[in-house]
Amino acid sequence: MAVTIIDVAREANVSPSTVSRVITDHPRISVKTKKKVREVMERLQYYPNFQARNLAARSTQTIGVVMANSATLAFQNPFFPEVIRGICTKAHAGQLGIYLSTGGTEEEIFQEVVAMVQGQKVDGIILLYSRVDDKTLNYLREMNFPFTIVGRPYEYENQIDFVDNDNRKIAQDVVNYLVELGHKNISFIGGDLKFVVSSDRLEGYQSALANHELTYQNQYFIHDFAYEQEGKEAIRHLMTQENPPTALVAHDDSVAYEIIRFLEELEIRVPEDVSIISFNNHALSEHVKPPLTSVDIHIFELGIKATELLLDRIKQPEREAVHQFVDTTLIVRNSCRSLNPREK
Amino acid sequence: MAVTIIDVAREANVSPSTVSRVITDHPRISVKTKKKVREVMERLQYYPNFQARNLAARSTQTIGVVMANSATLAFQNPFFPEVIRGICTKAHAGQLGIYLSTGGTEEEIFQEVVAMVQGQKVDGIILLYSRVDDKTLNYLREMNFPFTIVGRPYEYENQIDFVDNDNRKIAQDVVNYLVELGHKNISFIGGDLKFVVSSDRLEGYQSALANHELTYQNQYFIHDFAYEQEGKEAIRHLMTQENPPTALVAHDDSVAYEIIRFLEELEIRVPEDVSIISFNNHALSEHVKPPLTSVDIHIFELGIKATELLLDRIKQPEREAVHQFVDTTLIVRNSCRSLNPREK
DNA sequence: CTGAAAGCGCTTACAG
DNA sequence: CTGAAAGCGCTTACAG
Repeated sequence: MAVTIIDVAREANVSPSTVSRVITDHPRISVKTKKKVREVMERLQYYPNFQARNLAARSTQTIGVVMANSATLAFQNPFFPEVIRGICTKAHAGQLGIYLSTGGTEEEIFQEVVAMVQGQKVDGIILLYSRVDDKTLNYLREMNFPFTIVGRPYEYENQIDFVDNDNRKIAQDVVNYLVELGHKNISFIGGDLKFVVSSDRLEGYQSALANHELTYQNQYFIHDFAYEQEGKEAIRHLMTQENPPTALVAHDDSVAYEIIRFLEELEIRVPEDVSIISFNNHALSEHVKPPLTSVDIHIFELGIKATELLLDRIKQPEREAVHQFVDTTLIVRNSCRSLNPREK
Repeated sequence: MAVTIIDVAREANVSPSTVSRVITDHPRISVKTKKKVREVMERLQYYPNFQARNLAARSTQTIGVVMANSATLAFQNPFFPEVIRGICTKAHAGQLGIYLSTGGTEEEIFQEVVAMVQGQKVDGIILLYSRVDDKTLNYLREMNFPFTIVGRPYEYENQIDFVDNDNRKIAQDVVNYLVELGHKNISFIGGDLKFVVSSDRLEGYQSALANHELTYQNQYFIHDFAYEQEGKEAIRHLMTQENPPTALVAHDDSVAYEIIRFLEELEIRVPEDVSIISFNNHALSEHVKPPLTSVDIHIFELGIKATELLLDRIKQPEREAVHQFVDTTLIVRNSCRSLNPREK
């Protein structure tokens, strides 16, 4: 019913092969023939059938994008839309489609990825997270299927393409910044340590403390911060101990917003009573009160670079693994206070 | 190289037709044969080739999702990720894939949609916006291709499937709420009137004013609110006129955040000096200062319902057009103040 | 209940 | 520079 390559060929008095070659702008077709065929294509409103084309050519012209938990929490976090925006931008430039994973659980996502790979739905995959012992990651690696991670892989670092921020370093920078402001009792409110980004930042925090000869104390560390009641209790506990921290490092801006709210209920003021600094610099961090000091991790660029890496890998399946680190910027706003007397 | 239906057939001593029928769980294949074939599929790690399957079956098992401007602004707005989350959830339940548009300009998006339709990349399309005289929309309608809009279409309303909030009504509700609080000078900071959502909300605002016998005044209306310098100037102008409004209705929470910031610079306090109310209830509206009173429009559900409508339409191309309105909830926080003396 | 055959709409060596 | 033919990996009337 739709117009096919055969219709065009008949109408233009050439063979289907020739039409096919005109579509791909094959150099050995005469300009005259190309012109004639293109006119017919235009006139008949011909568009090549995507599936037939890819089946014959053994490619798909689409890349798969896999989130940790698309259907549940992922999109609450501004990180994902922003990386995807980067991916879309680059993909669009290369005429590639984006196929989005939709699974809700780890197992569902794994099954979807297997279907993408085995069913040849996509030419390559971008993983938007990096987790310890990830079945999906291991599968892709074992299949030797083209893929890139946004984040540092837990194992086999030098066999895998990835882009990331230098999370250990930026956590150090953040601690250094607080130390310069005169803080010594610095707490860390971390994320789920199954994610490499969380453990990297924790490591950076710890090593920065060591550099400043501040000892790491377990009671200053909240691991896998929970929202709602549980998180509130953790913050209360943290702030009412004998020697409470004067500064908090939160692993994500939305965690920082929540903490500020809990602190408020405890009548602890930011930054007067406690400073807070965080990572990821969400769009709204300039609008909350107080405006949040945060590390901008250039999420859009992570998406762009990840796509570039993947396209390279698809073209050259055997090239060496490539790692790229994307720069970050500390955005100083008003959530941290100096304890140095001379600056007060 | 990958294992095909032929390999499975040979190994199971049946014909490819039979394997194919086992894949689709055809009722007329004996249980015994099914069992045997499934064992072989399992053993050989067979997965049907997605493209070949769809080419032969003339379907795609994927739906296209089209944003207004994916590569630029769309993802800044929490609306899109949240609808997409709804769409993914529903699509996943039906084993469908999601194909995301990536175009940056209106024309690019149009071309992408034409390629999706003509190239038979998708079985149906969800449009995440509704705009006046939209080329893409008109094309889909003329092609009689299955599609659904999130938003009310500008024309041909009863020929098109869509889901929406009742934007005229919720704008009225918001004005009624302010009037109950004693406000009479109510300003409206609207969006781009090319989008139907913006003009619907403006209409609701106007008719509510009329109901309360308040006259609509042009100097209370800011059309197509701009961020940055231009928006700031507009707000300054609005608030320094002879008879400034005591309440502002903003067409989106992120606009409200921005306005609050401008007001601050003008040393106008919210809600003491002016009240502000808004639509869409973004996740962060409870965290800004003051916490924002906003209408929750149940974005996730818009996504779910839109997908349901589309799946129905794909199954029954000739059924009557269906419209669904998704409920909304006014979330009262602290950005509006009562002017009624008795409540003060 | 199962198989042989045609077909989905392209691409691509091969040949000239 | 162009065409005939085989093939990509499936599905689905048709026949038995």
